Amino acid sequence: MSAEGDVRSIRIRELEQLRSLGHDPYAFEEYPTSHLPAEIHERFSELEGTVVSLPGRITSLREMGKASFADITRDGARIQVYIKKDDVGDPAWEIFKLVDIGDIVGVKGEVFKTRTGETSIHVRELAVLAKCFHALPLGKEKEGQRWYGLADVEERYRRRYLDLIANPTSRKLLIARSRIVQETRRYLDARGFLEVETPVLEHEVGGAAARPFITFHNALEIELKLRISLELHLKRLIVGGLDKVYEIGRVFRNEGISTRHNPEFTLLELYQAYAKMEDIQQLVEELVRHVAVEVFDSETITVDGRAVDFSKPWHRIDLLEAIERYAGVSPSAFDDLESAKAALERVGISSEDEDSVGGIIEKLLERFVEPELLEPTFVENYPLETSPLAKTHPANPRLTRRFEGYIGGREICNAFSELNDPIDQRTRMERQAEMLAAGNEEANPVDEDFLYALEIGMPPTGGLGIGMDRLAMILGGADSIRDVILFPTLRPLSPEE
RNA sequence: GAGCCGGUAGCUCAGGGGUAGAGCAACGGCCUUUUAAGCCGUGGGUCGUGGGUUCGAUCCCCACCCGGCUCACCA
Repeated sequence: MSAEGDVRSIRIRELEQLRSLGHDPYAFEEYPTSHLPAEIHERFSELEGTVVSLPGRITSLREMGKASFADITRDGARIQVYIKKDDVGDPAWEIFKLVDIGDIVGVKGEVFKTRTGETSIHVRELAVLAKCFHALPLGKEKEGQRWYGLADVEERYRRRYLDLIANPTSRKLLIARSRIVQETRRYLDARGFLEVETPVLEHEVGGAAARPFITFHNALEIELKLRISLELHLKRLIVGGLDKVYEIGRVFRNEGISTRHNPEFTLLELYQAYAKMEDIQQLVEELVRHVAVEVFDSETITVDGRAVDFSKPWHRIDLLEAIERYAGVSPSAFDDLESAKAALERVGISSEDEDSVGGIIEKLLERFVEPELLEPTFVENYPLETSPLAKTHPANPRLTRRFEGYIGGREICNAFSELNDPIDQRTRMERQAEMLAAGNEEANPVDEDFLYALEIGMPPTGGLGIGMDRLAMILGGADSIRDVILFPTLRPLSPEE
């Protein structure tokens, strides 16, 4: 018999013993919480001697014959409880003897300090509300140092509940992610943006370069695809007169998995009619500052060990100038494909698979510029070829009024003045469709209805996309996107596991 | 998809051609203010899976599975 199977059968036996004592844990539907552990610690002087009621999980047990200390963890904080046979009486003591680490219990008793000075609850009443059938991977902790815990990353992602119980840092990070999304909403709502929901299941995808997931609707007998962006639906709403809209929604891209990519992730897109690129830049600066202050209580956040002050405006740099500065390739190299490929080879990158100047520019950006952009920076004026939905730059028809924002060398947003010329848009979509036909699975087909919407007339509009997972990674200090996603995509275990 | 690294007790890890160890957790005993509680004792492992080499494999070889990192991919 394995040790773990042993624990489980022992715990189930204890459950039966509890029931035979007339105490059925699963019969409880509630247990009052008068004060949370954090509150008891904070307000000890005022609560000393008063009776509190607290349910929570047992995370440590120190038994000493006819008395015991245990820790109850609740809401991310722990408090010690002291239980003594003479104080609770024999029946309750019998129940307590069947309590294990991991069980959910409820206690009532008065607040006091032990002689070693630890704020505790002197238990007078005890109830078991749920048994834990397994040994929990709880770490031991002293003076902020941890000895053990759940370190296996695979187990942490597959069994997030154990990770949340065992690792306070995981709990804090995932709560921070939730708060970042919440404060993003609050900021946008306060500025008059309307939150909307648009379809996840689409006939054709668009708005980004990515391969979609494909599924099937039985009743309609049609293939449907999971959206890869929110863009084309939201811009239809701008056409319809909803001047400030946003959606925070899940999008799905059928591509590789890495520390920065999960097949499904949360994207914020917003569109503001009668606003231009610079207005959106200002919005990003204010939004990130708002989130930093509200979630982390500070305008300054440490990103990769470096203090970043979000009260200051972000740096602005022209994309081609940035490439000249960091890669040493002058803008004239991008006059035609041949010289662009030659320039790429010159800096030591194969140009074999490159078929557009825009693609080469973005490759150089990624390789040489992005890692340098530690301070919050907007890179401006992206190539038209790789920006099929952005307005053409008035000074250079090969560029667009598009920018991306970087912090700590990582891209966090993509934004532009939206292309609202239906004829130009049709040309660009047709070019995409040709690429799709030629075998580029990340290109999009022509969206006739979207073009019709533009023909109705879309006001000049500024748009923005922020990967919320990436934002949470950067602000929360996570190395992997999986750390800010509750249940990241993993391969399934074999059936017997 | 490629390369590298990893998978040993419930957890965290060590070990290494003669079929395995520690701490925590668990179980039994002692202990009525402990806190990495302590003391005494006990149990627990198809060493990721399947083949191969060998008298003998957890260890060496091959394949596969799962994960991590890097790269590719990701306008």
